Amino acid sequence: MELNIILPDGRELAVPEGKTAGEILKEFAPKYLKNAVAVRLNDEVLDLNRPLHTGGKLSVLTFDDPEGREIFWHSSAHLMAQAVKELFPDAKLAIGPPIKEGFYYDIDMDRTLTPEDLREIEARMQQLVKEALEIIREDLPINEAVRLFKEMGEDYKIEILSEIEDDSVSVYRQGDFADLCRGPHLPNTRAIKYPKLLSIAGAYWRGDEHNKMLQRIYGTAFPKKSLLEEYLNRLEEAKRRDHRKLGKELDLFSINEAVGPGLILWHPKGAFIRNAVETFWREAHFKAGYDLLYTPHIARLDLWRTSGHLDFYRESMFSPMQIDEVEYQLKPMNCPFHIQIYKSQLRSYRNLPLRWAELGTVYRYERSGVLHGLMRVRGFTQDDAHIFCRPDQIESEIVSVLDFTLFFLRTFGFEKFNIYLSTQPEKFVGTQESWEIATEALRRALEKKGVAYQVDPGEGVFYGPKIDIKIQDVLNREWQCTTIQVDFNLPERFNVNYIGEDGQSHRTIMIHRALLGSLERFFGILIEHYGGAFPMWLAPVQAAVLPITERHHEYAAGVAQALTNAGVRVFTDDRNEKVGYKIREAETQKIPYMIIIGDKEVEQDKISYRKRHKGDQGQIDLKDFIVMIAEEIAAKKITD
RNA sequence: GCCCACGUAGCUCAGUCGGUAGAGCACAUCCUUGGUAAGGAUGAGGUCACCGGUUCAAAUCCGGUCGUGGGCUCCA
Repeated sequence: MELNIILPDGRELAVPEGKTAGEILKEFAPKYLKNAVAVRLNDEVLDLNRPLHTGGKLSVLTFDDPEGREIFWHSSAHLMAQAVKELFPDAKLAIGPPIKEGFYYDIDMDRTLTPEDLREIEARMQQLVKEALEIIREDLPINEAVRLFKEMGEDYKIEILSEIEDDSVSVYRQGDFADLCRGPHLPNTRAIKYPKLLSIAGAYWRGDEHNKMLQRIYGTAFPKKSLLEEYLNRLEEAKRRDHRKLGKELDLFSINEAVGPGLILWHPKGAFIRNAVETFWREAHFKAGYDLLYTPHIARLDLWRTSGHLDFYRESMFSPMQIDEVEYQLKPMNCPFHIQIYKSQLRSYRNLPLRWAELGTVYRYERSGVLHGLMRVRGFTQDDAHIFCRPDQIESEIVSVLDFTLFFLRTFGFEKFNIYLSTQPEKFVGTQESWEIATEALRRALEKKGVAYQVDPGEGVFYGPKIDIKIQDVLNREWQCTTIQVDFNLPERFNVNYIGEDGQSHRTIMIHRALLGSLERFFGILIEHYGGAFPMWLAPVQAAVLPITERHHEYAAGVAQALTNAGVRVFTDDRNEKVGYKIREAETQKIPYMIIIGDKEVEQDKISYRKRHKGDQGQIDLKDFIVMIAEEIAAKKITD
């Protein structure tokens, strides 16, 4: 039988059934074969080595396609597994999927792997690449596959097989190695030119902490050296920007063992930045029709019983404390307090919406292993708000929250966002109808804003649907900041109502939202995003005045005073050091402007200034300089 | 919480085979008054995370605790 194939260049031809896509391309369109990792036949992604049994439109997938990369890394995972099995025949393989920037393989073996082992495995991989092993797919009846993996002692594969319901499965072989796999895969190991193993970590079998802990090897691989180098450079850059490192170097914050893990000490410069963020945040909220609240850090345990947190959030809360026979709880959330304020009087539909915001500090028990710098802590301040509104106001409220949060995030220099709409999960409270109304309102709000979003089906919280916004920083890493959640649970539990037009009591809709998320985490994100070089409006020190010798101290003091009077935050470095030394220090401290004062400046009554990262900018009148930077500050300009 | 690694001066890190600690930077004093990323000299700084064990002797070996890092799980 012949198959009708449309080649990537559009030509049509008939080929005998059973030819592989690789063979067809090699014969009729060899230039497409060069970087191909797999092909797409109509909508199906197939191995280049797989015999074709249907005709259709053939296109080529390369490393440049997301799907192509997945295949490439999946094959890389197999290659690593092969190397591991050759070096450690007793190792049992679990799973080895491709991930965002590479792959991992979970392995069960008695010996704990060392970094030296990694180097050896990597070297073995390079060897296998050179051997250019063909990767062959084989379809087996499931019982034969079970026999095969039993022979190989691959217990985990047998467990996986026991859950597969199809009659047959596919096995991929390269050399003496075989792995259970749906595929598709590269045609040959030689394509994996630049493999790189990165780290070893523990991981539970199937991600369940009741299961055995396996050893996970993370790695990546690229077809071109330049791509590997680029990737490694990006890792280096991420290390340079690490907020924990910069936090220390720039004296922004610390975490102290004597104080406790996950608890942040904001040093003067960090506190200054936080204050700048908070001031901006408060003013923006007033303008956007919010009122501000302050609420206590503890409350009677009963409040948390009513809210339900004691049931569904207990493992994240610190233990209660006993005060005068009554138990009190450190707050993990602000909502119950805001609800009590709402309930302090009867509310009319005319008063809604009420938008109440609080920079509320909450404490949550996080397992020790998950703490991470500013990103994951035990005490943090949410830029929280609760909007109490009528059902018909949900949509317009969400639209304004979306506008508001994008305004915030853009002000801080974030331009790329990934937006997710999470819908009803399996376990939920509230009525089906209210879920539909709320989810639709969120959806319409997103559509109205015209922003691209992704639906995460079933990923909503049990108490309502939500919109999450993740930002992408300069290194294209994703960070969760904004969350907007509709809540059917708390209004029910606390009996939160308003009196409608009809004189009847109606259930109030409650929307939780945090825009920056937590001030701690957002600070961490900012440090990494800016690499410690804060824009003028946030920089704790905006300009360093650097006199060259003692003769210039008096003039420098005048300059500093004039700047201070203009509201500029200045540091005068009148130490007994050479100007090069002072510049170096100001640069490493990432101070945006340096003002150098020497004989020339004193004589001509000017200043010389220097921009961080950019060097000498020449002479200028002090008043012109002040106008220039005042503009930069007022515009919250993001410079370098 | 679990797996693995780590914890030495304010910071970054050496410290061999067990014989009670060292560098650079920072800091202090002095010399130097120097024009765009480190001038020189001298000095002060350490219960080697903590607790216990082995040993004549522990930063070093063993056990435990605390903390940190990379992950797993979870999340602002």
